[in-house]
Amino acid sequence: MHSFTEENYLKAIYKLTEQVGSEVSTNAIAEKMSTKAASVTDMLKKLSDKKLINYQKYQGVTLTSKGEKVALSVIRKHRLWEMFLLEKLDFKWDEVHDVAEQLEHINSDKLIEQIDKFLNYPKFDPHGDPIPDANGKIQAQKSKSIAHYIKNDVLVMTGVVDHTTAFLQYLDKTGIALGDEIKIKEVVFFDRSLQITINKKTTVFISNDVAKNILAIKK
Amino acid sequence: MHSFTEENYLKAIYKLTEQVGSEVSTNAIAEKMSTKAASVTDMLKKLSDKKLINYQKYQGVTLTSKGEKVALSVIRKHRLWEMFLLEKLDFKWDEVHDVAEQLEHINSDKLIEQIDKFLNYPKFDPHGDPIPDANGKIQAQKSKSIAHYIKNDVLVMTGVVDHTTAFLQYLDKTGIALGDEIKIKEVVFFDRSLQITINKKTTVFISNDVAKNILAIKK
DNA sequence: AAATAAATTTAGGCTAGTCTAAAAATAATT
DNA sequence: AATTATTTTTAGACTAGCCTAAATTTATTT
Ligand SMILES: [Mn+2]
Ligand SMILES: [Mn+2]
Ligand SMILES: [Mn+2]
Ligand SMILES: [Mn+2]
Repeated sequence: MHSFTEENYLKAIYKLTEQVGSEVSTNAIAEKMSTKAASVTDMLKKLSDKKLINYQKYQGVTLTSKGEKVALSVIRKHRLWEMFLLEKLDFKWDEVHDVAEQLEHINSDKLIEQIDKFLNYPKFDPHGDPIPDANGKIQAQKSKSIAHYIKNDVLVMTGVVDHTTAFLQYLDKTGIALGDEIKIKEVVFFDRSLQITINKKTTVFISNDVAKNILAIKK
Repeated sequence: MHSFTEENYLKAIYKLTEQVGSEVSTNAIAEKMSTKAASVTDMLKKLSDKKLINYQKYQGVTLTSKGEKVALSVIRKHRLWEMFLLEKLDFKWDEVHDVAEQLEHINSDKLIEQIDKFLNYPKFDPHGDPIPDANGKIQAQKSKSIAHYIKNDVLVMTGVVDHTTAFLQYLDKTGIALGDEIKIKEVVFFDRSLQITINKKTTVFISNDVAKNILAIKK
């Protein structure tokens, strides 16, 4: 089918497109893939030949529907495997990503459908990201970062923007987890830092930088 | 760590050594890996440089203890994944191998230890092959093919020699499964074909070719 | 012991994916 | 509009793993 490398490029392009909303640049892909722009150009040619991306020299790229289908399948596998590791094998939410990066490339329709069934068809992964269904359909996400809300808003924590181990462990230590109720007690005018109450119990301070990386919806 | 390809070569060398009991030849490896002798020679040089095999031109190869450790780790992962697919995801014993060929290369100590625990530390895989423990230790196997037994022997089916889908499906159709009691009712002198009774119920005929591929021990 | 056959290695070449350095195109400034 | 800076592509080279064809070594026959 497609090589691991091709799959990773397609996934990177998909995610960058999600972020910027339009064509993604060679440099952005290079950054995301931790590689050099020259290597990206080589790969773009190949993916273009295979009709997986729309590519014209110097003009950036978008995924074709064929390429998007591949990307969504890889993302589906990644998120289902993360859920499996968390739910069935006692991994923590900061441990699942690296292993899922490997498992997402395993090629077996039956395997992934059975994992989905085994987990009882979860809609979101351990970080609150939606899991595409077998047709690539994704549940729409209306969460916003808690930096967008105001004093006295009562929210439900639904996800994170930053997926690094460091950030996830910081949230663990601070006692913020997916599904928690978060009430905005105070917004400090000076630096936009927040005082929030978690599950009506503990109250903590978080910086605006942290707030921007926590997603929530109004309760 | 080691590439998928290196791991597959080491596994092949391990299994061939098991079969022949001494140095394995370039051609034997080429056959097993479905590749050409010249490619094998290239790889043998690389594995030798990495101290994973003992290799001298024209003299065949054996694994070093370092190489054997890698091979056993891959085999452990392969067999645990097969067991996982069978036990948790409703795969049949003739469906597990191909997916396990991919999963055996996933690199995560925690993952494989958790899978082992999740399965309650199985000692044998779906085909009756022993699963090495985390230190590479393997349960000794004293089974012999049922072609070695004689009239009126009462046996327990413990494994297969041939692991192909075709053979496994033939056993399914014939009603022979791991753990079944097999009684040798008759050995046909002319062609060494057998009449056997399965679980004291059904009686079937099998050729000597088939018999050689079914492993069993005396009850 | 020579001759022949079989197994193995070497030589040279190919693709996928990567890199650095240089050239070309596009974007931003003056 | 011209210059400068940035981005992107090309050119050429490298490694891993594979191939075919030819050379070499080892094994088997005569
Ligand atoms: Mn992830
Ligand atoms: Mn990946
Ligand atoms: Mn197998
Ligand atoms: Mn393998």
